[in-house]
Amino acid sequence: MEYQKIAELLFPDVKLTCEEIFAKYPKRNLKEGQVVSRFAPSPTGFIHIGNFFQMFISYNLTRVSDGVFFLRIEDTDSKREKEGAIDVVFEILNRFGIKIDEYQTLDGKDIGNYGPYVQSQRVEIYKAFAKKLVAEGKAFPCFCKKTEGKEDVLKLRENKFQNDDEKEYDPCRDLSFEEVKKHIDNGEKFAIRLKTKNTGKERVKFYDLIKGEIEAKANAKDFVLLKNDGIPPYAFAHAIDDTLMGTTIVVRGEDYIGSTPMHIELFEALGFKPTVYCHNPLICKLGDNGNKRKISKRYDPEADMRYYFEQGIPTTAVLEYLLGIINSGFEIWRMKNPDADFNEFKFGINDITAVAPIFDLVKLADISKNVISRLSAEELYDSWLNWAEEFDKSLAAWLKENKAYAISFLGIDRSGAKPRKDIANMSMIKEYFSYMFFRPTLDEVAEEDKDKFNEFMAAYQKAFTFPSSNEEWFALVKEVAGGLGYATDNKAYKANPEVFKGNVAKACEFVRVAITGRKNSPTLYEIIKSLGEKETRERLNVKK
RNA sequence: GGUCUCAUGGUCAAUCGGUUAAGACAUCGCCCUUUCACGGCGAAGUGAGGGGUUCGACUCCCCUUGAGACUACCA
Repeated sequence: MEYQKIAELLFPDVKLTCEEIFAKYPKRNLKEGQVVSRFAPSPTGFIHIGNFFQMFISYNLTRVSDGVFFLRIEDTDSKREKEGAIDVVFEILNRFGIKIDEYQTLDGKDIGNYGPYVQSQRVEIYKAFAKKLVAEGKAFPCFCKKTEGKEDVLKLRENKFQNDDEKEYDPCRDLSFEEVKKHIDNGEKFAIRLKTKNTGKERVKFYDLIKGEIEAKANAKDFVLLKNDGIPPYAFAHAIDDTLMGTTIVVRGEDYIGSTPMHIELFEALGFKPTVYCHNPLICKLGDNGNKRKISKRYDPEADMRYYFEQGIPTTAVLEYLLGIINSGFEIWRMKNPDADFNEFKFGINDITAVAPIFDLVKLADISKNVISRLSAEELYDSWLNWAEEFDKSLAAWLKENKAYAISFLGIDRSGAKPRKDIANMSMIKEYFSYMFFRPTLDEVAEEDKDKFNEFMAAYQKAFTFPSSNEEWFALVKEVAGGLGYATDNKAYKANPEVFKGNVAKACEFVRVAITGRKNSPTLYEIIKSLGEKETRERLNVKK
């Protein structure tokens, strides 16, 4: 009775009952095995790769089970919130081609029957459940000033079950109606705390999709259900929303394992059925000391999902890399199905890796190279231009003016069954093909080769006629080289290298450096063709 | 400190008690193309340590060690 009165005193305006709320959220009609899961980001203005990883696991779980994937915005912490942050969430999801079944649109319309899908619009619901818990004596108002930094109060709370003979209780845990009323009449703000029924000795068990059954110490903290601004922190919102919205598997980072016992007790207090969790491993980096550490926004640019846009790494490459981490069977599947869409890959929901992986940018680059190698010259041009329009305006302008030329060099060694694989992202192309824009320098010619280089280039330039085939081009290099004492027979060269100035490979290297400034480049004949006769002749006319 | 999680080569990993311990990336070598690549072939490299259980353990149990995470009116 007393509790009932306190609840009424605390929440005079809350008329909505929990029964009424439940009536609005009917149970989902699911077929056997169908998963309902969600992405629940906080609108902080960026998406961390760890969140994205978690989202992608959720997404795949629902995808392979033909389930429901929804987006819930967790904007309960106004301090961390950033203007326009929700747009960022949608932008990233869209760019990666992640399809959401239920969400709230930017102009506030809920798609789906379990909304609102934005937590700040659900406070009436949270308050109704908080009121119910207070009325049942399972929660209580706390009038302490925020406990951040208040170590004495925190200590007291920690010790509340040890020192009960001293009555060193939590100062607010057992307030009478009159005492509460006094505080309220004083105009004091209050938080709502759970009145834990545990004493610190109990154990709980819960099921985790990745780790199996986990047993841990039960919660014994009177944690906060409603902050003194009336808004719930994560735990309370999670319990209510995921129950109401019919989430069947809660995917979240393994940093939440420690707080799961809190959530278990909360579900119990609320009379909810516990959910299945899937605590995914945290993505790590190798620290300077050689140890793993959580990948962090502060030190690792690749922790922010926008990094991949800035670098121009294909989104499918990122997704495929992540999918390979989630389930290593994907890599094998990919080799067997090189051209299939990754969405066709199916895996069991119990096959998710349990180990925190070190994020491997080199491997990502390899996947990315494969993805890009499958593009036609026109497709590559389009993605490059697309990227440039966002991150390199002057390049974009140049690309539009020189479309045919750009496509001509982007297409080098691209067609055929074995395309080269050396472009890992859009941001590197300009540098990679810098010789298509500018005359190269001759830095790559070694000092000791200087005279040979000059001698060969002089002769070659004089003999040069613009070739009409790769064979013709090569024949001339060979002829000139042979005339100067280079080996035209590789076997002869290998047998007695000291007899010759070098082999034809060396001669090719000279031409390559003269034309491109590098020892590595795509097929020279194709480059010459793109460059045109005039430019080619001028580049051949060099001296180191 | 307490609680929890994890532990196969440099990295990602397969094996769900029976074995020459897959494969991918990276590294190195060879072959192909008398060029660069691509591709093909090959090499090197792993079960943290110690106890059990078992005919037999990388696989199950325990201890140690190491690493990570959590321990807020943040998520």
